[in-house]
Amino acid sequence: MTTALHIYHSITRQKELFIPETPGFIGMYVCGPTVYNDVHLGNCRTFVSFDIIYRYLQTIGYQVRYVRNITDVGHLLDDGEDRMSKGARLEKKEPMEVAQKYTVGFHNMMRIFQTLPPSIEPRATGHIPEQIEMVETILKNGLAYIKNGSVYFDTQKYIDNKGDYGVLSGRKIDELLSETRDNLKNQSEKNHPADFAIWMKASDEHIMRWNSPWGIGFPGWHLECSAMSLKYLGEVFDIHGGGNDLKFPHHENEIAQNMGSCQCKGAKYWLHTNMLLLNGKKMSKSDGNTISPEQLFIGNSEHISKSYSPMVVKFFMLQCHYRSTLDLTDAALLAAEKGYKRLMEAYKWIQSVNHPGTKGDAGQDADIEALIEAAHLDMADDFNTPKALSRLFELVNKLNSLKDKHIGWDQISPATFENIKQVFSLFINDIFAVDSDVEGDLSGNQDKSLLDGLMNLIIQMRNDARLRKDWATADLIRDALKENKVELKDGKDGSSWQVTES
RNA sequence: GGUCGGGUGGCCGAGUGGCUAGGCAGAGGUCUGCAAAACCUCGUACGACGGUUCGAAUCCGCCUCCGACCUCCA
Repeated sequence: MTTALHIYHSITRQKELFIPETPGFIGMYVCGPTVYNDVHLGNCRTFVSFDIIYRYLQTIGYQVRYVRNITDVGHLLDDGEDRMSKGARLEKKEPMEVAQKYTVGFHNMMRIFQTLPPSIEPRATGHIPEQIEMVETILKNGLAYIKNGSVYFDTQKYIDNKGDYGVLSGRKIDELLSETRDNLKNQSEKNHPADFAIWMKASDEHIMRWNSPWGIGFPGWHLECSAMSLKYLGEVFDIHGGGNDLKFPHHENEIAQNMGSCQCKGAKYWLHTNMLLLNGKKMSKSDGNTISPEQLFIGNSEHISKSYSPMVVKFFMLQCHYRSTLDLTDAALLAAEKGYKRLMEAYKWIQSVNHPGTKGDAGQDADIEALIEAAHLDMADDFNTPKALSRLFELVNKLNSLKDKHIGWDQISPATFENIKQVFSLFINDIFAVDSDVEGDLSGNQDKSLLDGLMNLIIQMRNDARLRKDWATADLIRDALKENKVELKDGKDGSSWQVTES
């Protein structure tokens, strides 16, 4: 932990030196998915980004408690996506059934993207008492009022007391006033249009409902994150993350709730990931500009020409900084796929090779050590994955030169070579976690030795043919293998092979 | 209309007051029986217009285009 970590804080809008509340420990909260629908690719980008951050913080020595919630209340209205049947009781889907289905799907997708599970994954419905308690505290502090069984946060009073509503989003409360839509529910109940519900009275049709001091209802949309981060991370914790689109009103309200209840600001650093676009536009189901992770993986979409493996998609995401919008296009994915393969081939090569000599060359060693150092510094500079990747590619260049004997073994010392090995392993396995796709990796299981043996035999037979200058046989073998998705490459040290995808 | 963030070479994308990533594609070359891969070389970009400066694509102003948010939203 020698390098100073700088992260971009959304409130101050600049990079700041990161100082954890407790040395050596980090509390991180990320707003999780609402499980009423299949995971959206954009969600995946956000959670992949925070997974990289989580992994990176651990590799530099922090003990991290990563809390990511599951939102299973608040948006589950019965006119939602899953259209609860109006028929018999058994035909209706229990809200929990819906939530369970999509939670499982979400977890699956996270596994496919090789993300680590968070330390704690609390559900909003599992924390109703905590939320009620928080509402009570806010009421007690005089920053909320009750209207017809609902409780609203009093933004006016909050501003009079503290005056910082809008720090995150830059909104001015007076401007919010003029833009109010009259079709908003219960708008007339509010004292001020900027006020928001922290407890909602349940109408008769509303299927999720709990008893509370204010009658039957359900918690407000923004309350769960305040209550759960407080419970698991305390009044002050280090990092709060989420998608850019949650800044307002969700995060803004969260801050207000925290301040309004325990007078604590919650997160010290707010991080926001930027949006994933499809062909330059926001993904939207209504106008067909959308693609699901599954469609991407099986190539079933008008927007792409072929399928892309999860790791290619992940690599594609890592080539862009988390704070930038990323435009997903077929051409960009194609380019990412090739780059990914190149990186991984170099990685596999270095894993399988040991330095044969003892000497090195000061010039090359210094070059390489500088690249390695730079890659670490890039990550410490607001998690700059694209820049760190660029260093890795420069190392790939060195490795390929070494492989092709343009650089001699006597020019790179064993220690430096070992360092390259380590940095590749660190980034590709531990930080980026793009080492292999979950399925379809033929060389990854116990069949490997059998396959290796067979391939060695075939390669040997072909080499005999080549020595006899029997090109017809040699080419026949190579072509036949290619038909079976095995690609042969004749290098200076003999032939190598790999299984090709699709 | 308001808030915020952007417009970088053929494409994707970093970055930055002077040293100007990386990937993909393209051109030429090396290697190779051929192929593939790899390696070497090349392109010299920062929306428009003003301004600040010895010097800006990087700072300021204005214009323009794009995106997100302002309503559940990663």
